[in-house]
Amino acid sequence: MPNEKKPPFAENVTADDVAIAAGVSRWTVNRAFRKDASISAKSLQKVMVAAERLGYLPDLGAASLASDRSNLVALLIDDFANPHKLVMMERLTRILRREGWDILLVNTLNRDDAGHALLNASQRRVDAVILIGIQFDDDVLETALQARRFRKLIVFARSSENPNTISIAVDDVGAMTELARYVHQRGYRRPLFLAGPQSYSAHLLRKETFLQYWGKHFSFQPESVTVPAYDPALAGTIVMETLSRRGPSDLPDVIVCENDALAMGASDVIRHELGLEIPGDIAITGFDDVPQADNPNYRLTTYRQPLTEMVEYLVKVLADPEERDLNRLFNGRLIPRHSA
Amino acid sequence: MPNEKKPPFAENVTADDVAIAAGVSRWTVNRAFRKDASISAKSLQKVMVAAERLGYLPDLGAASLASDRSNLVALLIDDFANPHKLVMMERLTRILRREGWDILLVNTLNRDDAGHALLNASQRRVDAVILIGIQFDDDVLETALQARRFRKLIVFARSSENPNTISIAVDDVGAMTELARYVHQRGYRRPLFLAGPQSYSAHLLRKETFLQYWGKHFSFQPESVTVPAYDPALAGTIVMETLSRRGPSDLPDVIVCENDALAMGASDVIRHELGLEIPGDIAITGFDDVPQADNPNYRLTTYRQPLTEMVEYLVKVLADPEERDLNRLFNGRLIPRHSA
DNA sequence: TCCAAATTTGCTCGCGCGAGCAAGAACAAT
DNA sequence: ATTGTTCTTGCTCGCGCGAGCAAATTTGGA
Repeated sequence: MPNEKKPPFAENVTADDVAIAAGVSRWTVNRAFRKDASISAKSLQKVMVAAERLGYLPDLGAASLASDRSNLVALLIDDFANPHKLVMMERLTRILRREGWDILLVNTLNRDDAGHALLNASQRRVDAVILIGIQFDDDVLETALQARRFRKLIVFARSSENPNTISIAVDDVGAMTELARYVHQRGYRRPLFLAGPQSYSAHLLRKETFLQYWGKHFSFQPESVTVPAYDPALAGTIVMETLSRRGPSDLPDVIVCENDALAMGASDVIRHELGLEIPGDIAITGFDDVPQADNPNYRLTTYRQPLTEMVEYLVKVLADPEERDLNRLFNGRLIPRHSA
Repeated sequence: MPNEKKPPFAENVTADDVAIAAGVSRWTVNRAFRKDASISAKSLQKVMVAAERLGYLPDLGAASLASDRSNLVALLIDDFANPHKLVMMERLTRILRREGWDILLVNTLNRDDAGHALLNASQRRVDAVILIGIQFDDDVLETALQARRFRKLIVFARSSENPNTISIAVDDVGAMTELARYVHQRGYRRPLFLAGPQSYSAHLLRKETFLQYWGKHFSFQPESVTVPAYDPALAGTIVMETLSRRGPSDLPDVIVCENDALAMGASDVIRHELGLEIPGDIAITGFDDVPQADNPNYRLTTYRQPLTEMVEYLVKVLADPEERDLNRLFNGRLIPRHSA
């Protein structure tokens, strides 16, 4: 072959090649790369030397075909406008990789797409599916659970009442009670609640908790407004509409927001479009403690979810072979800042 | 079995099951799910009905083992503090999925980890690796290209001079020349350049371009300061240090930033810590046009990369079987706003 | 030194699918 | 009806590895 080109990519080195080079059988080679396997120190050494020299690494795809465990999880995410997603992804990808899990990232475009996204993921023999977002109706979940090829369906950072689902979330009732009490004790008396989109399968109890708290202490329920996405810009628009409608004589003294994305949007229009002061004219609280919450433009009083702890627990759930109740709620921490 | 439990998950329906149900052979079933395959309308119909009833979907893992094409790409990302990453990920995941590509998301922790991350990805038989970030030295790339099991190594949103790499990026020279000319024509004369971390394999020519433009028109090179990560908070700290060092009599009249993440950090400290006005006292320009750039706190003059167009091109690159020069530069658009 | 127990190694078989070919069916033209 | 052509179907073999068992080897105690 006079016209031979450098191959487009190195042809696969397989365990067989290493076996020949190391003078052992193929199975010994593969065993050398499995931590549970029984192998003598001498063989291990021989295999590793040969593998290093040939540039061999086990093919995880083939392994998962043979063993029906893939060490792959699908991460289904929607709602990329919410900056908290970036934080969650960073934490999840970092910790899961450290623990040996690979991640298949699926962007769930919208509610109608959720079912397809789920099926899509199951075609890759994932061990588990992690849902981060809002677009999972109960019927989508049920369909997925019927046809699924994965063992665990984990709803992350939301609580879910679907019995076939494992939910890992912050205790919204406790957290929002703490926030409500804080708002109450700081003397605010005319709150407005800014809520995000609701889903039928995964719940955020923040709104209900806040309204009930207020109802109990003041025998009236504050107005609550819904934003159809966790998008700061959209939240801003809706807050403007609401406040304009109510007029300057009927402004709230605090806007309690379901999360920081909404709170930042509200804050922007209050300061820049209405020219009001935070917290002097209207105070604001958020939820999540995204990095921007500490930004001098916001100084947002918010509630920090123990994300690392939650992801560490997620790792345990993934590894857990048993069939038992793995749902769990976590407690976070109120972060008082300047905004309320 | 009196004590039978509901199975933890549905046992796999394979093409064989569907074949029996549909009265055809297994290969016909699999052919029904491949768009290129030759199959009669009648068989297709029979297979699809049976598949639907049994809930069958082809196993892509097994398919990639047999065909050595996986329709899987690895996305290696570092630098989760930069909000532009979220935008890129949204665009990439949405468009790639639409085109039938699945994504393996790998968080490249740091420069030392980059090689491991790359090897990690190749164990999953990915068709291509997409690099979004900064932590890829030439030697890491070379190692990866040696041992790789993937066909294409794509550097996205950076240009690279490594000949074995395909880079899809914005034309930094053109873009920054446009920005420099804008700054020049608006009358700014004492610029400071705020640069991000440099990498040895993937280049951002923004700093060089700006400094050269200024050198050519004013025969002096403005100071430039480096921030070791695209982190707004870190950028703020460094800008504070720099401006304090230079003192109030020697402030720049414009800070030209390598991207919006740096620009936002600079903006925050200038307004909130130094109490100066933007653009009155110091103007600011960014790059990327992240969603927050349009936020009333920033109103950042910046440069918008044609992300969608770039990702559409990336899809073409992935599908391209030929060995040819696929590198490409794109032109974006200057977005003038209030900050400069 | 010898034998039983413990450890390590090799092997058969199969995971679910695709490449590529051979056999079969359908169709048109003579 | 016959032949050649095209389309469709079935099949052999193998992708790289793991489960689980059998054979080989090592270990330790009497």
